[in-house]
Amino acid sequence: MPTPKPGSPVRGSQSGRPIMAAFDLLGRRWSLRVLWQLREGPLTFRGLRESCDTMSPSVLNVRLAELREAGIVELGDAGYSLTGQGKRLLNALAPLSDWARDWAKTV
Amino acid sequence: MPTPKPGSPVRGSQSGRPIMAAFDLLGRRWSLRVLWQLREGPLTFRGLRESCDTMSPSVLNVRLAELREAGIVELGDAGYSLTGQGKRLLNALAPLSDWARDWAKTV
DNA sequence: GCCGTGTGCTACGATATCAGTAGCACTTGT
DNA sequence: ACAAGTGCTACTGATATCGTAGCACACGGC
Repeated sequence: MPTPKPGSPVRGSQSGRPIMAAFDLLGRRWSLRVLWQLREGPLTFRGLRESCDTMSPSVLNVRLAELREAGIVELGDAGYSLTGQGKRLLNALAPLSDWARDWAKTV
Repeated sequence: MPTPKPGSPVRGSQSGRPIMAAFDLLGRRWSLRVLWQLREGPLTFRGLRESCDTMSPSVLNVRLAELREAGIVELGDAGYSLTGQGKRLLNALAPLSDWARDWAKTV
């Protein structure tokens, strides 16, 4: 499963529009969750895995490879952390968190 | 595959936190895309399917059932459309579109 | 040297999810 | 009656994900 990139066709869209690449990347299981768990700072592979309900290491590794290739996550001495681009993405998801709280009241 | 709901455990999280239910719901394939395609108004089942690269009708039907149960999408005379809650969700995703444009420059 | 512990990560069989085609049941209009 | 449109389902095969086990390496103590 290739890492989606803006400018290239992705799963479900030939257009190459950036938003479609983002939908493909973030619409894979655990992608959003991994980003979220890194919001407060770096985590090791194992730490990240446990913070995600002991998700499968094989899938975690695939997601991390995709997110690294996309320039959203990087691996340093302290473990995995968000890049500048990753932090901007997390900020862009902040309204989603607000929406979810509002949604919870109505369901 | 149960529809995730805030307040209940979902795939990958037992906490019941609204954001986790949102991650589960939106992390399923085509979910984000379906929302996006409804941003400019109602579409019929077939129209929606064609606007999503002729996605599989079986999956589309499952996604629509989930989004309807979540109160994000509804079916009316003109076809499928966003509810008030769905429009708020779409607004919450607007920063993501901006981010994707920015991301495209750096990748 | 050689343990014990921690790291990132891989292999592989089982399962869940998705894709793709065909077509049904129903309504509307001619 | 017929054609064309609607939402939707059934079915089979492909793909993605899960879950367990464990590898290879680095570090520190002994």
